[in-house]
Amino acid sequence: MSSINKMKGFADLFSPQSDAFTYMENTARRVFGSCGYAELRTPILERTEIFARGIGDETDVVQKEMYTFMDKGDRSVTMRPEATAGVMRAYIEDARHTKESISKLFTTGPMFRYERPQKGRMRQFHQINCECLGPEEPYADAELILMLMRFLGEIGLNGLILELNSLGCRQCRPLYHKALKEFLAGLDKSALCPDCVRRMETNPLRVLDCKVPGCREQIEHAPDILAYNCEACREHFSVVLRILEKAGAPFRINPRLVRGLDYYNRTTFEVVSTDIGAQGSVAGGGRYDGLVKALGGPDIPGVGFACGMERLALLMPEREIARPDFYVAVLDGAGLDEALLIGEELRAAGLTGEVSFAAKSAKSQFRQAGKINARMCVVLGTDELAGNTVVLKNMDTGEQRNVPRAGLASCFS
RNA sequence: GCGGAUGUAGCUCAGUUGGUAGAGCACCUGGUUGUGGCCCAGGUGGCCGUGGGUUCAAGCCCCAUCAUUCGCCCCA
Repeated sequence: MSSINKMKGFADLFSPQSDAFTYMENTARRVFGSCGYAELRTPILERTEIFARGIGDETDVVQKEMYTFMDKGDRSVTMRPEATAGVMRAYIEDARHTKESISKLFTTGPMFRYERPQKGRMRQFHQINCECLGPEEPYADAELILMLMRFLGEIGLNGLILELNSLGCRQCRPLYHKALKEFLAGLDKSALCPDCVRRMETNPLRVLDCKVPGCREQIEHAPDILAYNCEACREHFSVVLRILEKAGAPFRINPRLVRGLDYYNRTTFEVVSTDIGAQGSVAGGGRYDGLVKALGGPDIPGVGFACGMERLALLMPEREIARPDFYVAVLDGAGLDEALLIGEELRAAGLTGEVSFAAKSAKSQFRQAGKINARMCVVLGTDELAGNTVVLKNMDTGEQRNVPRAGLASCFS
């Protein structure tokens, strides 16, 4: 009978890897909590429409990457490809804006996109998301970004680059769009890569992001999005930059930084690494002032970000695994019951460790104790059973002594 | 959806112009009748991804297929 294996782009995470994920989540809870963010858990399955409307009909994510299917009630449902749309839906449905003027929410969990997997990109991947709904002030943007950088620092990531841009608002963005399209129309198409020729129509902003040298040369003198920002947008962005500077957070402005989802406006940012291959973007976010309204809610502004846990895990330094305090070695089958009870007694005293389930040779028992890297080995053999004692061996020094069975836990200092 | 690479022991990989299937690590046992790591000896473990073809003979050559992986696109 052939065995069944996991689906392409899905992963089983065993101990060292799963520990890294837990550590990230715990750190996120603490760091974000310190800024007043509270956890929100939303469903993995949502009505398809929420994503079509939230992310943008034209985006690749919606057009070809979603896990969408009909459920038994003949409704089109979708496994969430990102978190923000669902969070917005919950925010609106619960009428949060009537309960608090500012909602600081974070969420974590699996997302699903049907793509070709590669390094740092899975079909089921995991994100940590933060959304700050309510404030339109640039201080919210700045606090959010500083909080993100602090979180990244606390999980051990330092050499990351923070890039910032400002995409403008409902008033000024269309002007830039028009200017860019006109500029692109004047270019020599034969000098651009085929992708860019296509993108000129589908998503002109993306042309700015192309890595092909020929294209870079061509777009070098493309209109600058920051120059097209209106007065209010400029003021907003300058406050964000000022705070980051004062806080000593290094960043660089990248006028070519474009985000893939339609809902962003004004401040956008991305945290990138050069160490994990092609998928270098580790976190990204920005302001999305029109999104809540577009999803049928009140006109409430917001800022947020998402970071990809698989990509963070690739960069995280290895952490030491907690070392067990003891291993109970059983040399005589008559001691198996007693060994298990000793284990329970030590654990009740706050220690950690394991107990052998079968009597084996001393050699193999000590080998096992060494293998799990136990601090102490408790030896239970024929002599000890008769004398109501155990041998306690320090696995680092090799020193060992006979101690009474009663009150064993007190021998661990 | 498009390209490139790789599939041989649990893991990492050798495998010569086509001629009996290999190493290291890991695991188990013994050297030490009750003492781990280092050392030594031995052992378990393979339909060489799968199916077809060429050949006296295929891990190796040819075709197909599946899987994995790195890129493109896109995104966290």
